[in-house]
Amino acid sequence: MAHLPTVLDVGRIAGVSRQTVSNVINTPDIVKPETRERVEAAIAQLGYRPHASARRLRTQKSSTLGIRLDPMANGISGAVLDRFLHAVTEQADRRGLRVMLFTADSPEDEIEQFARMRDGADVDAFILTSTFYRDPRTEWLIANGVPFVTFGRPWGIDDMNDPRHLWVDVDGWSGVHQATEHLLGTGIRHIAYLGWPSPSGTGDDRRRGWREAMVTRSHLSELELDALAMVAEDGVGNGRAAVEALRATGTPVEAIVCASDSLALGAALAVGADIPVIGYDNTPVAEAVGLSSVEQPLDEVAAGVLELLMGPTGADVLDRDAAAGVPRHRLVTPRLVVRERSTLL
Amino acid sequence: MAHLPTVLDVGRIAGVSRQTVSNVINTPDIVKPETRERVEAAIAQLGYRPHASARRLRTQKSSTLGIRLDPMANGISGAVLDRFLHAVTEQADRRGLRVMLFTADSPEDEIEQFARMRDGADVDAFILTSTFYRDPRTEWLIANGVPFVTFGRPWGIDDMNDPRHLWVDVDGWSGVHQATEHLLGTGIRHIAYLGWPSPSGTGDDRRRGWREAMVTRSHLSELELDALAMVAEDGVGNGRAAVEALRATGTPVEAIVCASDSLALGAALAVGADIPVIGYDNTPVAEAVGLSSVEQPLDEVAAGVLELLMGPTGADVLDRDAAAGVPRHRLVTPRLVVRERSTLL
DNA sequence: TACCGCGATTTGATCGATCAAACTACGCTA
DNA sequence: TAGCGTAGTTTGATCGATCAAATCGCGGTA
Repeated sequence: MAHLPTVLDVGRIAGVSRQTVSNVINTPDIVKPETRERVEAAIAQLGYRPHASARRLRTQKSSTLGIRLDPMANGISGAVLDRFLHAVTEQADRRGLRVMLFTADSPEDEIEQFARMRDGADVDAFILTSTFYRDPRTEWLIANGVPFVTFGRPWGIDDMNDPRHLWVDVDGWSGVHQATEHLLGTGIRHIAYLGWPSPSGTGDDRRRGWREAMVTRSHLSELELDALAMVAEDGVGNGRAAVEALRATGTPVEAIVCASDSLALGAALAVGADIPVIGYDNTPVAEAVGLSSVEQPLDEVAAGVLELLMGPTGADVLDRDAAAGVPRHRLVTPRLVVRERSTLL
Repeated sequence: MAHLPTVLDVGRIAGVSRQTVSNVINTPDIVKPETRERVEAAIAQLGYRPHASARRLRTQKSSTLGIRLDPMANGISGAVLDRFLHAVTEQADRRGLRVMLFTADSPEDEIEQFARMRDGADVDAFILTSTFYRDPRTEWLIANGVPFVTFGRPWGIDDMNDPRHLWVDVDGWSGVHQATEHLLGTGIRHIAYLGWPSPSGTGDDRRRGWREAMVTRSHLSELELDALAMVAEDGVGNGRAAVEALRATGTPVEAIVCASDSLALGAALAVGADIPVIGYDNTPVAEAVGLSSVEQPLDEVAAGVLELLMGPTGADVLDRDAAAGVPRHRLVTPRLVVRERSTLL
């Protein structure tokens, strides 16, 4: 195979040295315009492209982000992470970054992978798609000075504002609040909520969105609200069972807001087409069966992740010092997608 | 930041030269056992890991596979590609390979990306998740000697057995055949098929699976079979409409086999719980609503992809010559997952 | 004793780029 | 005219590993 052109080849053709070629690519301003044009022509003529590994070796940057591909991303809501992955890859492409995947069996294994990829100069930064209180992974990353951003707030007390922990999240409170408000706006008052058991950072946040909307506008008593608050582990079957159990008590239910599309589908199956049900995540399932749902703006999340990592326009991962002026986290607002369910389910 | 250990550091501690350290890592057999142990101890002590970019620069291999993340992977069946991605990443990890993502707007753009990543020595090989007749991408890859494997057969006449085009695919014929056989086994004879419009390599293949099973065992006439063969673009609504149209004609229908879970969900919504419906892809939706479906063994597909690319156990992408004895393609058999739908839908 | 052969290890060169320092040419000033 | 600053460019060194060739050590043979 004829060897690919290098800076030297380009320089030879343009009649300049290798470094000048390098300058044309990396710091065009310091090159005299007419020289630059000659070099650019040579680059085009040869179809030259910088050798990524060589550059990485020299600069000690990889222009690559690492994301763990969650093994349990199955289930009805797994698609959210996949859509996020799409969004991140597109945004990263736009900035000249690559996305590299890896898998891990456990948090410890994942840390092992962090170490491996960091040491191999394989990646500049990591994106984590979920974290939990006292997550050993974020602690390790912080301790070892490896840049990272999480999609999802760290729900621990102190963590949330730790300036070393960058995060982007979707405002679940707002999403569920919007959904509830939307239903309240149709004149309905007995709106039930079907969510996950406590404690769950995300789950509790969403539940509060419903509760606070209801307290403000439903004019129901605390007791009545408690009765309308259902709890179930995620899953279609669980959701259906919970709703059937609630209805068996005779509590009036005019609509149901859910913490996920899985639960919402279960709820919809339990109540039929008469009672509005709103899910969360706007998964393909919701679309398929015509279920209203809260859509997470994953493009925005992805853009936010990269912005926290590299600044508004940068093409390099900021180190901690350079990141002084940049905000440490971002909360994006989801959007309610209203659908007519009657035609399908 | 204290610099990471290099082969030189390891050698210094073990009292050997850098090359011996390299040998311990790459060709342990040629190193005297006691020396090897000393070096290994030093490696462990320092927590040394080879610098990936340096190695890549020298060896001109990246140990990385490129996969395009399909932008239109939405919809109910998009999950299949995502599960495939999981499987590939896991299998690749097992062989010490990484998976790198990229996006592209068009086949031309994708070729541009191929060129960029190949020239940058970013990836050793590509995995394509779908191809079509006279696909410019595979033609480019072949012409430029870039290794690749496709998930999905090239349906063109000559392409299928082109030894330069490696592929792995799932035997859709068999999947639908199994589904039809299963229904026939329950004593039912009027089994309809709901599939995509022709021509479609994959779609026509699946349709044949149904037809041939029916011809063999249903004892229905060609005319009756034609009447039971429905055509619809993919989508829940389309599926539902097609089934409703068929039933409106009065044609007796005792069961429906479908080319996708989307169509199957539409069919199920049209016929209710009385008539068995079998989908394809075994997506989360099928599981959620309790729909039988044909499951693609994506782990097997992923394993096959890597095997074609690197041989049964290799850790390096085979070049064309080294791949002499290795088979050029593999067809894996899907599996029917039978579910009781009545409880949910 | 001198030399060969061979396993084990070391040294020199290299992959392709970028950093840092040195050099050139040229205009300006004293 | 010598000296100086500066924009533009070149040369030398380096990143961390591996390849290729040279060297070392040592038992065996004539």
